[in-house]
Amino acid sequence: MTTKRLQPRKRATQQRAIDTRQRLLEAAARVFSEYGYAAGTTNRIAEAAGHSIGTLYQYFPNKDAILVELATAHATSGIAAVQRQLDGDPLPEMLEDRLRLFIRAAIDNHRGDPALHKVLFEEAPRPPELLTMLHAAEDQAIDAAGILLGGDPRVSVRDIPLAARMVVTSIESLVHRFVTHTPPVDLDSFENELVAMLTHYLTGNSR
Amino acid sequence: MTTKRLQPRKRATQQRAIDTRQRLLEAAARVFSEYGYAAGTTNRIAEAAGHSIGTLYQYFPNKDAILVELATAHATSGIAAVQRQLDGDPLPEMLEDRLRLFIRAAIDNHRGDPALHKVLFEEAPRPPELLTMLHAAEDQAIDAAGILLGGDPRVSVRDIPLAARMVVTSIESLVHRFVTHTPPVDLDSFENELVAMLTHYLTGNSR
DNA sequence: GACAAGTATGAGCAATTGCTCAGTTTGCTG
DNA sequence: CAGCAAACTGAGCAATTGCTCATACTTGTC
Repeated sequence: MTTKRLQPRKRATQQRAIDTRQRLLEAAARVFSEYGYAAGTTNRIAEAAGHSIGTLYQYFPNKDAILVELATAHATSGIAAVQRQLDGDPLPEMLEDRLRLFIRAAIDNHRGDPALHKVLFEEAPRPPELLTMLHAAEDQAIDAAGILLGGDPRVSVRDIPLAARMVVTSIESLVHRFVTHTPPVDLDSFENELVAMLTHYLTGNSR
Repeated sequence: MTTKRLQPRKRATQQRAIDTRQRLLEAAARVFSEYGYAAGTTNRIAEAAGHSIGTLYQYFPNKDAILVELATAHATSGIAAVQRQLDGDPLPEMLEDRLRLFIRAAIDNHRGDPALHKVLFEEAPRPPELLTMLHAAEDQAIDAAGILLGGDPRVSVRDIPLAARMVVTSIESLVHRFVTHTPPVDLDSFENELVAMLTHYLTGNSR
């Protein structure tokens, strides 16, 4: 059985090495985004970074590790954006405005490089460790949403945990779909519409 | 330049050949579903079907053609399910019940083999011809939804085409997400919730 | 039974890929 | 400058993959 190396053989310490590592990561983002995962070969990534293939394997133990690092960075930035809203200024009064805050954060987090995002979260085979991390992040978001919804008297929906899951999943899925949609759609209109949809869902009392 | 064969070298005429082709397709579904696209090698597919690799290439010009045929079959069955609702018995009176009809059709169309669906529509590289077909199918669904929504006095949303896109995309995306979710979620509750969300979105008049 | 057309086989080719490692270059430190 | 570790190189190995083709078996027809 072939044991898979998990650690790079070198940790960059000098500034030159740190730069090299960074250039490799950026090149990987570009190559994955343009060629997809399978055709985004490590040789191509190294070439795009202006380095040899050997250098790439000094800093990344294998191809998957590069993908995991890119995906983790994206997820982390998403979590950070949401956390920033929760920690910072007091949340707006209106439920509608609160939803808009989170929806806008999600859109911003996708807008950077939709093609890369598509590769990272759809096409590429995600190693179990990464999947675990992503699920945990989602569950965390759902829990937080549940607390926010549960404490809001304007929320008239019955099953709060389910509603929290609906809201978080809707934002994630629809933002992903609309941002990666070709031809591009008007994201401002979409934002308004998604805010309206979730507001009506959460506060609507007909039935 | 290598020209890519587009037609299989033989069209099955005898019953035995038709069976073989069918067994290869079913094996491909199983293998793709279990191993994913990249690791779902043609040799593995042939082996799973109990045939030699040469036989596979008698009936399919290349690996992509197998994927396209599976994806097309899935999309076709989805379109057919919706069309059956539109052509058959008169649609229910209530907007809510109409939505439920389509949502249920979507869920049923995914329930068969979620893992395969994930491979076909997320992981695998989809050839342009297939993408074109899928986009056309979606646009067609959006148009149909637009007509249905436009003629309904209970629909209070302003931008009908945008609302139609929201509804169709929501059903597609969320059904996909919830059906492929691990651990499994209660699909009946989800169905109720999605019906409620879209109903409130379309008929809600606050703002 | 004989012939042809249809069907099935599978060893192996050509191409690609992830990755190694022996050797070279760079730049910090005394 | 000398010495040396860190950083970098890239030819090429081992493994895998999609696919071919010469050969052999099956089936229907007369």
